[in-house]
Amino acid sequence: MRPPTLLDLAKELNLSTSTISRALTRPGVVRPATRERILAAIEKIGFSPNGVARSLRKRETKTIGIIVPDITNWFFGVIVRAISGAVGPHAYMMVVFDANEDPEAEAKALQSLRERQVSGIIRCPVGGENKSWEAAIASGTPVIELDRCSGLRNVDTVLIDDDQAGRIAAECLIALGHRRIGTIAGPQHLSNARGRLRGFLKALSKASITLAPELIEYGDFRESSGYIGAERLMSLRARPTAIFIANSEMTGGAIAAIRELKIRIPKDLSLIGFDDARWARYLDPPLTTISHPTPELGRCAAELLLDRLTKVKSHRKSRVIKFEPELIVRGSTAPLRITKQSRR
Amino acid sequence: MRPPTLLDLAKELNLSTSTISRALTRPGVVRPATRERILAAIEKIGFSPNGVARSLRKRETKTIGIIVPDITNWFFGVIVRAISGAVGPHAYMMVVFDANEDPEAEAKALQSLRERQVSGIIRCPVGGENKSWEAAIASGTPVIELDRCSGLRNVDTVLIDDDQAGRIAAECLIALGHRRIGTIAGPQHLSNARGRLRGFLKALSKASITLAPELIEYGDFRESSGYIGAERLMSLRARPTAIFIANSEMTGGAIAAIRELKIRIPKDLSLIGFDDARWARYLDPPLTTISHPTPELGRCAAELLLDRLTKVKSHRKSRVIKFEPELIVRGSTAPLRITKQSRR
DNA sequence: GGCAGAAATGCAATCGATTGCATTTCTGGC
DNA sequence: GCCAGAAATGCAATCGATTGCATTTCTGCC
Repeated sequence: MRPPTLLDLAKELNLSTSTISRALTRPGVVRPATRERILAAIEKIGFSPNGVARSLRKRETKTIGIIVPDITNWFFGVIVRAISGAVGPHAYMMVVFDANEDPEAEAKALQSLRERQVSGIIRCPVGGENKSWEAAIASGTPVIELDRCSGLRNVDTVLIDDDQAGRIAAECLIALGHRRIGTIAGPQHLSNARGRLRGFLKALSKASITLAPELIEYGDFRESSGYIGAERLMSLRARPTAIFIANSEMTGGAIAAIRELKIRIPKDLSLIGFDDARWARYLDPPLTTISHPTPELGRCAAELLLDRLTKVKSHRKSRVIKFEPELIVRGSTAPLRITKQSRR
Repeated sequence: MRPPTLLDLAKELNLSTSTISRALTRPGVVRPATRERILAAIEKIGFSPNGVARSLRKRETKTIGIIVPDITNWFFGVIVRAISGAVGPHAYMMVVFDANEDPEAEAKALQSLRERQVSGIIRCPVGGENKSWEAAIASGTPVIELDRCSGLRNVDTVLIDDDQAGRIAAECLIALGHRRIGTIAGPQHLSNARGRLRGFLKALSKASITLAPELIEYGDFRESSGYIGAERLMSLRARPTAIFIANSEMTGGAIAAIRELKIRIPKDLSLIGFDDARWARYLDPPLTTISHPTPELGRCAAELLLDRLTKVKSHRKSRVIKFEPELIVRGSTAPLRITKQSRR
């Protein structure tokens, strides 16, 4: 019942645990014949080393923690997969926490991760205080931030250029002739949501368009808030002719609301979504959307972490890597037709 | 730099490590005054117990492993989230592996999980041999299978009634008058794919409909295979008037293909999808689809596992729990119109 | 104040692999 | 066959928390 240990093996073979251990970890250093014998016995007995004991002794768990706000969101699914793919070959295993966009849950996750002595953490911050993160970093656990940044010092960060994303969305709509433009922004305590809105507004104001406050809806990055936001925007007396939505979940919700209201895209309303989730192309018309190399983001974060993990504790300066978003123009955007604009 | 240990604390407080350990794990057993003192010191020093050492001593990692075929698939995202939510309160942490529908990757994942001494495993099998799984179970690691079953003995299993799912899909299409019905089935080495096809075919044959072999496309549960499958079906000389697709990823691919071919749903083709992913309602027309209580599946698996983990090693008989699927009729299915049927 | 019994604390072994150092076994050259 | 040096192996401490058992410190009661 209890799995065999090195000691069991040692007795069986009349060897010391040291030799067996070395045979497994530094093959060159034991005599080939001995090694053969050991391997055979392992095969026969079905021994597999106890990683917990190893971790304790080596002070290194070969485990990385990942905290995402919502694993059912396609974006984070892709991120997790990319990270998994990048660290797997280096024999790291991945502990995943779904913080559910809740700072308290994130704090608990951090605590668990620290107790479990993970080698490093990749985090998509959901907010909350920085104190315990500072402690974690101070105690030597490298932390990478992804998609959002919390203002923490000494973390590498992988971001999308959110200002840029907001800007190109706005510019596209402006170029199509839209003037009454709305947006469903994300929660403003998150850096990415702020950036997307900032870039968006800046581009509008550059085109001398000022947004009435009611044309900005603030969601929470969840589907339902997109639904509600769209409902609100669409029930405005001066309804926007185009909207930009700051993430894919809210985009989905908005689309559901818009269909229920029998508003036609892009005839009655142009729409730019975010993240280019797989389903963006399934829609009819397919969705015009801000896109970014999602798997690259994950891989990049993983590589930054691995770098910190494998390099000698060089107190490297922390890095920020920004990926450029791009606009994929599909069918949900169209030029404004004057007749429409004045219809109601 | 090195985080403080029990011993550090003990010296600081002039106590033994035992007392501190007990203060933390069995509060009742140390004098309240002592406890206060300890707690204060912990607060001050910033001590947090080393979970690795604890796991080694207690032979219990409080960690469960989860292997899914594709974490970017909405279905598995929901599953992971549900499991996470269910085990979190019991202080279990979750290690996630994405097997990428690859048996070899799954085998490697199992090996890692065993080395790390996880307390239990929830697995959505992707195929491959059962030997090492038997070994894991024999050595006392409880295993739960989810969504698919591998034929392994002594595992609890949580499934959808796939035969039923296939049946109701078929019945719906038959009731709408369709006779030339196609399907994009999943890979037949997976139990769920087999069940869905089996139920589907059975219902058809009950209605005296026999499927020409070319009306059955076999995909691999990935989007691209849905795309290809749909292309093939739609290029048949005797094109089906309705199709049933056995998972959500392939459904997405099929929809993309169908749109590109300018075939209109449901006018030219009725379509029943699977899994009721979030985006099924975003489509136009919204997707008619087989639905099941996805988060329940995950929660149920988690509970079965927790049960095995917490109950005294009762050699309980293994259980199989089947959830009933249901058909959500939305806009992608319509009655067959005779004129259509004979159009080409 | 003394004593029995309970409550609190301490001691030391333990979990299983790793590793610095000591010891044994090989190897080749004479 | 012997010896120096290299190669292989063994010994024992270590990682940090837990826990059975031993010891000390409290209680309450006479």
